[in-house]
Amino acid sequence: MLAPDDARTCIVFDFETTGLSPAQGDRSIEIGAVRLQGGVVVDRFQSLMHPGRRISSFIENYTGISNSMLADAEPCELVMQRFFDFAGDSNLVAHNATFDRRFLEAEYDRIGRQHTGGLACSMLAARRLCPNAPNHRLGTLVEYLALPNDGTFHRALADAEMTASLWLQLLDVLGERGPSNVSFAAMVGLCRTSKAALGKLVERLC
DNA sequence: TGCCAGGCCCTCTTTAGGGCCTT
Repeated sequence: MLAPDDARTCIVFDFETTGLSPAQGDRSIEIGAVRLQGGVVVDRFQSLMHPGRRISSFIENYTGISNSMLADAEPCELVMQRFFDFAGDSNLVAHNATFDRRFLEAEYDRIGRQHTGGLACSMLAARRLCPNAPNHRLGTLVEYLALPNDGTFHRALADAEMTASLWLQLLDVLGERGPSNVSFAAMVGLCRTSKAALGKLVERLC
């Protein structure tokens, strides 16, 4: 079954990890996700996962996830199988998606799975649609666009919720200047379109 | 002990280099 090509119907997800590179042995320690159906959050997924070793004090401080919190967590393989069952072949969205894609692919590889849906990046979309934002970090964009948040950052579900709000806001902004029903494929294409090629349309946004 | 990634974007570019962004 193919994923619906509606940018407002997708799964927005976020990983917390032991570091920056699965190729260097880093693993996931938490995944959070929200399922959007026509722009409405209809389901959520959140789970800590044990990476098989202790995490650094830097990551403990950065995420607020401690080694004691992970002590009783399920191993990555079990959590990622549950996430695979949750996500299926849905289109996915993440902030700086190349980072989350590397961890998703690495964790899926370990359990013999593969994501077959699309993947879009809210950061690249925001760079196109909000060129005047101070920067395009998730926290900055949440503040810049006055998006709802509870002050929690660097936890997977909280970041996924904020990324979902950002994604929908970007679609609203785009819809004000064009067709109201933006396809997921169009958003993927937007991320890949050079800034210059967007012309006056995007220059007026935000 | 000290360092570690990678894709995208911009520009003083394209035969390159450096900043951004993610943990």
